[in-house]
Amino acid sequence: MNGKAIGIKDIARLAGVSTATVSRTLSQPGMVSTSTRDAVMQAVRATGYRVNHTARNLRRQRTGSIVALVPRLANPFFSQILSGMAGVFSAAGYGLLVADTEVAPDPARQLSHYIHSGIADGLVLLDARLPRGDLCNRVAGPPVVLACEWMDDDLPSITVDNVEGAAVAVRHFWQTGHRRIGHITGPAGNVLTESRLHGVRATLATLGSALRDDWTFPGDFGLESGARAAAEWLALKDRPTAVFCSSDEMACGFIGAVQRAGLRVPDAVSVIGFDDIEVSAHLTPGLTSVRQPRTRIGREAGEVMLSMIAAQSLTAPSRRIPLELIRRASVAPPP
Amino acid sequence: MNGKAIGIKDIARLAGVSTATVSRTLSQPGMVSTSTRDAVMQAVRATGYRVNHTARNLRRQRTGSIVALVPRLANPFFSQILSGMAGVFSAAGYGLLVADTEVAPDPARQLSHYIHSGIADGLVLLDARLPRGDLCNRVAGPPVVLACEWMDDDLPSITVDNVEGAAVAVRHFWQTGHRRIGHITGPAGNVLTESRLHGVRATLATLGSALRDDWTFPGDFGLESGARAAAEWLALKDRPTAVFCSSDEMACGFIGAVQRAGLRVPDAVSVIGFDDIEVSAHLTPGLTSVRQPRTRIGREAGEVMLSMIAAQSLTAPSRRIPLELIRRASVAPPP
DNA sequence: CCGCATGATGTAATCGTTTGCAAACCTACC
DNA sequence: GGTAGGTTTGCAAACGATTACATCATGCGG
Repeated sequence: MNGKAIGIKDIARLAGVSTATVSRTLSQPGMVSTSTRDAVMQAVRATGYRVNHTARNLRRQRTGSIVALVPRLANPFFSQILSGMAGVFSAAGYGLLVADTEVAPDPARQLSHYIHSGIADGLVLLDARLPRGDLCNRVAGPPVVLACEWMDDDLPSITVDNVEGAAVAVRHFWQTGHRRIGHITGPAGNVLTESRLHGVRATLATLGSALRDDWTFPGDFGLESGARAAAEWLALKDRPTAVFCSSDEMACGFIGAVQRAGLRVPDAVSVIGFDDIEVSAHLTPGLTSVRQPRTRIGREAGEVMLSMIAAQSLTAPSRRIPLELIRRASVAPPP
Repeated sequence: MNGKAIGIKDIARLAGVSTATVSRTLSQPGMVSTSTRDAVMQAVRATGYRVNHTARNLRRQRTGSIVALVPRLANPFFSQILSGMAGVFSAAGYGLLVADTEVAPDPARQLSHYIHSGIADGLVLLDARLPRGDLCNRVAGPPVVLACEWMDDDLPSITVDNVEGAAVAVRHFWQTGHRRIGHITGPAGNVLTESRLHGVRATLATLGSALRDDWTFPGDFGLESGARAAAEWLALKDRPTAVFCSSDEMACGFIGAVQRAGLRVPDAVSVIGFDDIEVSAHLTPGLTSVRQPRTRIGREAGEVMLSMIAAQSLTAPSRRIPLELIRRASVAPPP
């Protein structure tokens, strides 16, 4: 590192071999004889040589990194998924590039950009709202994997059974005695929103009930929207006694606003969230929630991605990760 | 994208110019005449050509990405800083690589690896606990910037005045009437822990008081450690009436555990946190907290990094970001 | 002792750009 | 018309690795 960066040539000269041999020693050690290998490794250690990844990647026609497109990096829900992926990728020699689709100047073009720019060897989408135009029926370009969300196309995805998650929540309310059940949805058009909403409706139907429109509050997965839903709920003459929230953040915002209005959870209203983010266990009351194993989702998404890259395939089987209802104190029998 | 990737050569042939001219048209448009520029751009549009970043980076002797080393990616505190940085970087044509120092197999070697491997053009550390051996007195390698934390060395850092932050919290307690003030610390050895602890001690001293040892609870910035501190607090015969927590997560864990034990905040104990993470406003009660502007910290860290890269310098002036006390309902006069 | 398979190494082309240098061109002024 | 000065352009050499192909021993069966 003193004057000039040392390269494979310097090692070759030092070890008295050709650059080809040095390269082989480094990438396919089995191909060179023990003696030369030792000589090369000796020279490598002596000089502190490091391969130039850019050059290697250029020659190998790859980039060495995988990009994750996250709807909102600031959302704690995603960071743990990223964490799981980062571990898998770095072990395989790939770096994880993150990009926030929310802060991007032109989100609509962002996906297309990453697909075509050749900046990454793979693309993990945590946001299915992106325009899918470029994704269907591709024959070239980097593989794409979806985590949590999914698209109608045949893109591989790592998801939980969101319909079942909603069903579990609703049944838990029902078994606890609730018959008046409301729902705070995610953003309109989102697949998670739709399937959870559908889960609620279908489950209530099996139970001989139905989801009332005035008990369906629109949200966007964020804290504030939960608080807004609480305002709506408070304004109702005829309130549901239980509210299933499509995200823990919204549940948190909902509970906070309800309690700030002087009512208690679960006395006045029972609440179930979705995700089981870390803070949920520490809220007052502790939040009952449908847990998504986030680290695992990230890890499996990473694995699927690596397998696709290895197989040079644009498709792979999707995976479904099991859910679990975590019971805490935010659910109690209705008054 | 059909048969073979198109390169600068194809554009050159199509536009009837040399590859040099194509390259110049793309990177220094002012250098070529309007007519040839048009011809080249025409060919570019016609073919859908995209530059190969790997090749460009190789030639330009850079990597095009900057890595952020995060102590715990899953911590919501960091994700917003990353978000701020990612914005600045992507605007400047750099990608943000993230690495979790907690899940890494050998965190001690990780920093050294990123410094020497030449994988990134710059390094942002959100974790000053890393071994600093390689960082001092360097004459080569990528620039390093610290965000939030800092080291004794002359590395540039973007920080808040943690001593003052603690002072503000303590004075707020004092003005509200509290004379019995406790503190939950961060992990031992951490610079934030130390300076906030020092801020508490120094401020109490100016007020003619002192921080009692049995009112100083060890934490690690995490939720669970706040809950553990609450257990200690509950077990005390002689309790402080106010507790300043070195992170919002700990405050959240503390409040949750206290309330789960049947006591109310702020009736039984007033609490102030540090960071003002998003959820703090929605807790019951709303958490009074010393706000760190996280997006701004990330943004400024990014700017400093870019300026160092541009100037090819390993040093830059540090920056200090102002704090703000956000008053909510977790502080009330003592019983 | 010859021929051939096997294994280890070297030579040189290649990956797709950028850029120093020199040539070509143009303008304008004497 | 010649020349100086300024733009535009092209040629070809990097950048630092990988790898197809050629080469050269070596060993072994016949």
